[in-house]
Amino acid sequence: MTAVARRSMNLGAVRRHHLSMLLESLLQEGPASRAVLARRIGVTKATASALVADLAARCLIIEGGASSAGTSGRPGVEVAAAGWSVGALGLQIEVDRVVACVVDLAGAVRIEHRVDGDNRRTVPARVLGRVEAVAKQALAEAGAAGIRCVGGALAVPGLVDPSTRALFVAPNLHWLDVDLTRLDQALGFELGVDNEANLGALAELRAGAAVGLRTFVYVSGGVGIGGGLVIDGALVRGVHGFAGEIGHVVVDPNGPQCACGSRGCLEAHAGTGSGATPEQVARALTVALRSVVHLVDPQAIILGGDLAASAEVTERVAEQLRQETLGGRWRPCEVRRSILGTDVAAIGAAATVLNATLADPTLVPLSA
Amino acid sequence: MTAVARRSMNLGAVRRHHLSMLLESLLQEGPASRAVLARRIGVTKATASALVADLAARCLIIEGGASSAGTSGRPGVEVAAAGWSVGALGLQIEVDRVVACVVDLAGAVRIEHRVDGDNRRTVPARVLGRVEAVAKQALAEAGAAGIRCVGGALAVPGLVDPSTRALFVAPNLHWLDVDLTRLDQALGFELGVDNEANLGALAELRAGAAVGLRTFVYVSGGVGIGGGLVIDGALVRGVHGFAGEIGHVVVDPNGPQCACGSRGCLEAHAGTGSGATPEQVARALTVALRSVVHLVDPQAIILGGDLAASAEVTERVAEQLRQETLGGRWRPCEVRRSILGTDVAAIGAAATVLNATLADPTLVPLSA
DNA sequence: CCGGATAGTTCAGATACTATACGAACCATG
DNA sequence: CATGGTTCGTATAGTATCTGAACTATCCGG
Repeated sequence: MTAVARRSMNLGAVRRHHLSMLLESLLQEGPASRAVLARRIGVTKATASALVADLAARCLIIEGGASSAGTSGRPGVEVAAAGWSVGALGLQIEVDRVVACVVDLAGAVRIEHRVDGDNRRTVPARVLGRVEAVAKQALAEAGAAGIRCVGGALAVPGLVDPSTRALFVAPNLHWLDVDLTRLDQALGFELGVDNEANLGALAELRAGAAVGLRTFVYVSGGVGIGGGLVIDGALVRGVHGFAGEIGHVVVDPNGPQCACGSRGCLEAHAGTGSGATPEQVARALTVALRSVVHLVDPQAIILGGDLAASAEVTERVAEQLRQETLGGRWRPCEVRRSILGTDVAAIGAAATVLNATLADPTLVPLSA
Repeated sequence: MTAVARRSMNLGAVRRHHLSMLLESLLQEGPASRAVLARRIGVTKATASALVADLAARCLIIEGGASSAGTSGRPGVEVAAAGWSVGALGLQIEVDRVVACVVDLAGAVRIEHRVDGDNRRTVPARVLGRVEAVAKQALAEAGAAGIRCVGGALAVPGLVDPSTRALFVAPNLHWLDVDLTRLDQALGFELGVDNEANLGALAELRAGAAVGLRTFVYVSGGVGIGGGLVIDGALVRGVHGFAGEIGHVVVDPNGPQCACGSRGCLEAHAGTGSGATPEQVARALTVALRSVVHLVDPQAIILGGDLAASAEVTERVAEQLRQETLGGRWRPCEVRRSILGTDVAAIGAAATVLNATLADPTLVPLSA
């Protein structure tokens, strides 16, 4: 997903980079003619034409009718990203349900399905069967709606190795050592696997309140408080994959003992089970976010999960941060509420696929 | 007719990337033959040969004698990075002195000069004159020692725009709106300019305790407490350039009022003027670093400035972090003491030049 | 209807890579 | 000492991509 920068480049890498830039430009700055695109990404018209032809052969862009009338000279032919007709499948296994969604290139959640049912102590094979069923249904509906799915990924509530796609342990599901590659065959493509914790941030980046931002912090409130850190468009996973644990930022060094071995973690003061009032939650959040803001100086903070429910908390936190941070009065850090629902992890899983596609459009086969 | 191709030659980007990888490989993994280098960076032998020739023409590497005897087959010719014969100039203006140093490609500080003298309320032209003098002396000595300086940079204690190299304000110097480009002419190259706050982290990355690390946090103790965040080899500057302000991470929400508008910042509990005992300093540091570690999950924490003086503080913090963080008992975050002296910012300034050179070796001209 | 302007295509030239072949240098073995 | 095996480095051919300039296509205004 996050491009490994220290790797050998062949000549195709230049092509991939240009294709990526062109596609992102179309998505973020809107449709344009080949000549305009050439100026946007800094290549010649000849190159831009070749790139457009390449992306068109992968069905990632579509050629519109003539346009840009009014100005003198030959009008250009607008090309647009196929934001509506290309998408990715996102899956999510939770304790009491299974979710499938399809997110398109433009970041719209087009299809969303939930199947309730207790997944705890259920044999993995049975649950994976449910996942397969709901995934197939979503794919079928996507096909019917004219969305071509270029891949998919699965979010699991446990410790996984995304490269081998092996699940080591999922405490809440009571699962141990499950091989998740078997879903590939049923779906027809290689299903990515990732931990659900950080996926919320990616979901916000691609389809939520953080679209267009480069650096932001995502905080998801629930029984525990999790989060994700996106710096310069890339998710920070940390050396052991533990980054973004905002729930364990210190709020009060004399606070209650936490399972992490520390005292006064944010989770204990603002988690759903803490019984705190909105004022107290806002206060605790502010104290924790003060540290975060001074550390990474983000463009915005996105509040998700239960924290997104209350406009009051958001307002209070924003105001308090304005008062209590160094650059706060001059250039305050924005505080936004997530607009995504409860299926963030599934959407985030789809976002990993979309990110990969945007970073390297050649992953999409040259189809008819 | 200095006709430098201003056009974005994107094929050259591949070349630059390969040159960069090869040079970094030589520095980090040691000298090697062309064939070994080809395998290391993932290109063919022919390409590796061409890359070696290119770097040699820039005097960035030197060809050693034959070697790798013992094994069967024709022995390769070792090439090594010219770690000791190429360097960069680092300059620093402080309140009561001016510093110049030369750091070589291998990360060794080869030359270091300080000129004491009160720079407050002195007209900038006078101070810049001192800087010029000490810089020229350092460059002359570097030349005498056989070090070719490929560039230089200046660290200033104020708000600057590195792109225009204009100093807006330096509160402690009582400077306002100073143009720093005038030093170029005297030195013979374009002198980079940067704020001193984050440069310590870059110094540690290139020449200090963080050599070889990809993700770490640098904490510098003094009257105030500053720091820097390096994630995946890149310094995180933040949206407004305020990232890394570890001194304002919250230690006690009921602590003393801070100038930043908040309460209980680390700076107030562990700063040099706080009068805290080593135990108290370690305790405050631990509480602050708990938040940091849970947020970015770094490989190591580097304590610099006054904090590097005490082995006791380092030990305590390391032990407490082991106990009080999520992954601490399993994979503890290392705590190291800086091995650089008081001229960190100057060394960091030189490091910016070395980083740029390593990232794009074509910046170094093809010399005889 | 024609000139000016802009869009898109075509073609030659440059560059940097890969793949393969080949000579050079060294070791082991008969 | 001669021969074969192994590895190094270079040379050559082929491929992919970008650039630059020339060319065609299309629209606008007079």
